[in-house]
Amino acid sequence: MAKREQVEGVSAGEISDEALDLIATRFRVLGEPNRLKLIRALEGGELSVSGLIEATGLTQANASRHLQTLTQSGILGRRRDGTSVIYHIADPGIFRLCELVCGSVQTLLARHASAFTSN
Amino acid sequence: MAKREQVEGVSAGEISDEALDLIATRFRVLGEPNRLKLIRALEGGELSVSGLIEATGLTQANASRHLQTLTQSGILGRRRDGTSVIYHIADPGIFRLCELVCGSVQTLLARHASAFTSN
DNA sequence: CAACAATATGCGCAATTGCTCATGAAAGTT
DNA sequence: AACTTTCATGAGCAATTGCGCATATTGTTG
Repeated sequence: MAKREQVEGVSAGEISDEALDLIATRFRVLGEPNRLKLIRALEGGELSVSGLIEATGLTQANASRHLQTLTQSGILGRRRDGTSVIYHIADPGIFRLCELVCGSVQTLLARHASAFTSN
Repeated sequence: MAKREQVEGVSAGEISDEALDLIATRFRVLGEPNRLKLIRALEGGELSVSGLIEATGLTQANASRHLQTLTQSGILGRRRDGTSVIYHIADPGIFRLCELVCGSVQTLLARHASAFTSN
């Protein structure tokens, strides 16, 4: 165990600590390149696991695990079709999220870049 | 080493893989409850490290590390004032991000809740 | 400069995570 | 029922991460 923080001085917050945990979990699920790859592959529409494997280059086992993570967190949805399982994006809000992060990252990169050129 | 994926079948993507890595990193930085706590504490305005410690209940060393992470990723900014260091939110886009995630989490929770009540 | 206050950091540890390999489980085909 | 295809999962491993403790660093004050 490596967690032992004071449980004091909380107060003043619109968001409870449990909510914070949920939000953090959400972010953490999205904080994995291969999972983002899977999401990106599903932007164009639903795909089977093998389709996703082909699109992303991931290992079958690895893809399956990430897909499980994404599905459990409500980001993706699944549907059976014969022997294959078809995944789709269940929470379109993801797109706006990624857009926002893209924006932030770009401005960040721009700032870093200008640190080389200007000054 | 535990990373060895095919580097094939990429194609078809508006977002490059490097960009995906950056975005993932961004998400991962936000995927930590204590870091979100720090951000939340800074919503009302800038605070020194000791102020943040008091507001969040984090250990000094721990807070310092998380603040470093947040600053390096461009989310927070720092400023010296005598012996203390004042942190502030440098990327306001964070707020919209959190709002969005809040929304997603809420609908997710609602769905889970309805799984108990309705059926 | 000495002493002090505020913050950062090296180090080691325990927990988590992402991966591969092998195997299990579900559905379709003959 | 045996076989195949498609996907999920248990086991083990290496890397990462979050933490506390102690210590270094930086700035202030006497």
